Amino acid sequence: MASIKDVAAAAGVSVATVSRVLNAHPSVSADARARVLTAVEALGYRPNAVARSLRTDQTHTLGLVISDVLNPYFTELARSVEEEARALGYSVIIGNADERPELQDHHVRNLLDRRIDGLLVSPTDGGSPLMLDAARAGTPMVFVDRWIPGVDVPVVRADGRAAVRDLVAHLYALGHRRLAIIAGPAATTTGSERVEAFRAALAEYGLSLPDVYIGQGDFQAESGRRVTEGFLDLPQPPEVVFAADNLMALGALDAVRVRGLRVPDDIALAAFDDIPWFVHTDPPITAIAQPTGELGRAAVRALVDRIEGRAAASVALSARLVVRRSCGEHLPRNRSTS
Amino acid sequence: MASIKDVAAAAGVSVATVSRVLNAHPSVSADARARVLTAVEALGYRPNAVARSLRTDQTHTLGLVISDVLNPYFTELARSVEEEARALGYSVIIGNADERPELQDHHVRNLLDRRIDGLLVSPTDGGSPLMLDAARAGTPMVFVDRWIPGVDVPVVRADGRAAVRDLVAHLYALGHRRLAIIAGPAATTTGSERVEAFRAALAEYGLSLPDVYIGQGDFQAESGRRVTEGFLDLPQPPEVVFAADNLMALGALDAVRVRGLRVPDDIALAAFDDIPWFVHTDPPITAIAQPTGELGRAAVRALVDRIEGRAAASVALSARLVVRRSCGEHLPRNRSTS
DNA sequence: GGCGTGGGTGTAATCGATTCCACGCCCCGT
DNA sequence: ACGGGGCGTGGAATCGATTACACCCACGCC
Repeated sequence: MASIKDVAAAAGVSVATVSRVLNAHPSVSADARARVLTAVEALGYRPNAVARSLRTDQTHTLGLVISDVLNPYFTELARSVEEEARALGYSVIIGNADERPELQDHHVRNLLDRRIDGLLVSPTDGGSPLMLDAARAGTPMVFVDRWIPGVDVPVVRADGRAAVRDLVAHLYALGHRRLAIIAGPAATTTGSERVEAFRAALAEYGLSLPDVYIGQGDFQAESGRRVTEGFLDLPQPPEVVFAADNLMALGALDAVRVRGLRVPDDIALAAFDDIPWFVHTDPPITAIAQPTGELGRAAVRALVDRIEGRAAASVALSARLVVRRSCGEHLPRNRSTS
Repeated sequence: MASIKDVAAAAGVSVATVSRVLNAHPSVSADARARVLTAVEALGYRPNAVARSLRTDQTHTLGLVISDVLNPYFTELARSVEEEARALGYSVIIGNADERPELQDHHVRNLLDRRIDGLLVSPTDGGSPLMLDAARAGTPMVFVDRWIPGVDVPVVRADGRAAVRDLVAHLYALGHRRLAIIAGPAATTTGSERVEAFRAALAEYGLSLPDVYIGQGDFQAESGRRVTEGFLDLPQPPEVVFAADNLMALGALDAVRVRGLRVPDDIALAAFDDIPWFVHTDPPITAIAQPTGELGRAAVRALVDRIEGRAAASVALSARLVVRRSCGEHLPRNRSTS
């Protein structure tokens, strides 16, 4: 593969001049520029990004470590992150932590070794020493969706409290009184916050959230199934199951179906995180939709701000309730389509 | 960030010795090794992968350019690719082409500039000059799922012909005679091959595939919707719609539902590419399942073989039919669950 | 006419690693 | 006792870029 030296030789100039042409430095004669450009063309020369990065100490690359690529929410997040990054002249390397802290660490370490310019993380746990060190060492970093309390890193997330309140209002209006939740891991902020938001909303309606109605999930489908089976085995099963993410909702739907029960007639179901598939499930699932694309874009903008020396602020966008048919219907034609 | 020089200084040895310790070179005294290791520990030193890559001309990184990350099939493929690559000591950088040739080129160029060790591609089109040049220039490359004819690059793919034949047998047994297909872009191999396999299977049953029953889609949901509407508007609509990928099947399902029709009673639906969500749709969708994970792993192994100087062969695994309820039922309890 | 100015250019240092080569030393065989 | 063969080590070249610095030359001004 041709290097800058080959181009210099072919153009009859020094490597410095070639570099200047390539980097649009003003002090180059029209003649030299033309000769360099034809040499570049003739040799099919492309600058070696590795060498450039070593010299400039910039990779123009962002690292994105997400909890689970197979979760459509994170897939969409990853996509919007890459889009915005590309628009700003950065590439993205994605690391999939699979909800496993040690895998998360593996990716963080790998990305750091590659000297990425900044790191976008949706932490799987309460924060490994590695990540805390990186943050403290000044690696530009932004948390997205989930975050680690007590670390001085901007957070870009959706605030679901209002939407959860709307959901509880909806459920209450449908006559439901015994509401249960499948929670995410307590080590994640989204795991604990959603339970708290749910509890607070229930309180507004004079309802409580007994411990037996809080199932411990791990954001994966299998745990949704397991927890739901537990709920169904209770002497007094809940009337509604609210899953703290879309995969657990899917597991719940499975568990209900395996028992030969029907949603929403026998038990209602709602989920946090709306995904395109929820329109097509049987029945379509009522969900709380995050502005996922906007979240990803805002996170990239915040990170690039930090990288390029500007101040970066935390962002909280709001989620909204999308009513479908999985909790029952009060009005004949009530369902939303989005 | 500490460099190898800092470690050398702290350990009281030369950089050469530090490098030898780090690379497990035998000729290092136990004493020197110990001093280096404590210095590494004390400084929290991590080798700079950029510098290392420049020197060794290896990045231990694979590029993966896929057609559409939002398609669960490719998401799963990407995941399995990353897993296998990690097991073999490589990282993966994913580029999402979004079915757009120019975006595909952008990613290929970017990956090449980063001097990735090898490239895994599921081409969006018939092959840009850029990609052909790269292949000709000797960049280790493997095609996965889709490929470009006439290029000397190993292909790892699923052969769906037998499964398509099984599908047609299933449909025929259910009494369906007018079968239509939503094809993918003709520029992709999967786009044209699936139509041909379908046509051949129909022929075995004495059925033909008239042009009006071949809709031109682009592997995205919206095109599935559009084509299906066209089918439904025909004087004699088909009894079955076979979508060449899962997203177009989803669009088709939508189109049917919008008309107030029901699957499978009014029209049957089947899809190429099985995904977890098909179990949960209304009705569960009969699909042809590719061994996606195995495909991704085999592709990585083939690519790494090429990179490390071994011979790499093409691989064709076989897809299989998964019968659910979207085409109707002959036996009371016929549906598979997987 | 001399000198300052600034544009165009090349030389060389530099980034952080790897690795070839040479050197010193110890040990062993003869 | 001396030569040879490792072994352990450091010096320095190298990968492919960027960029500070010096230099040359033409031009303009006084």
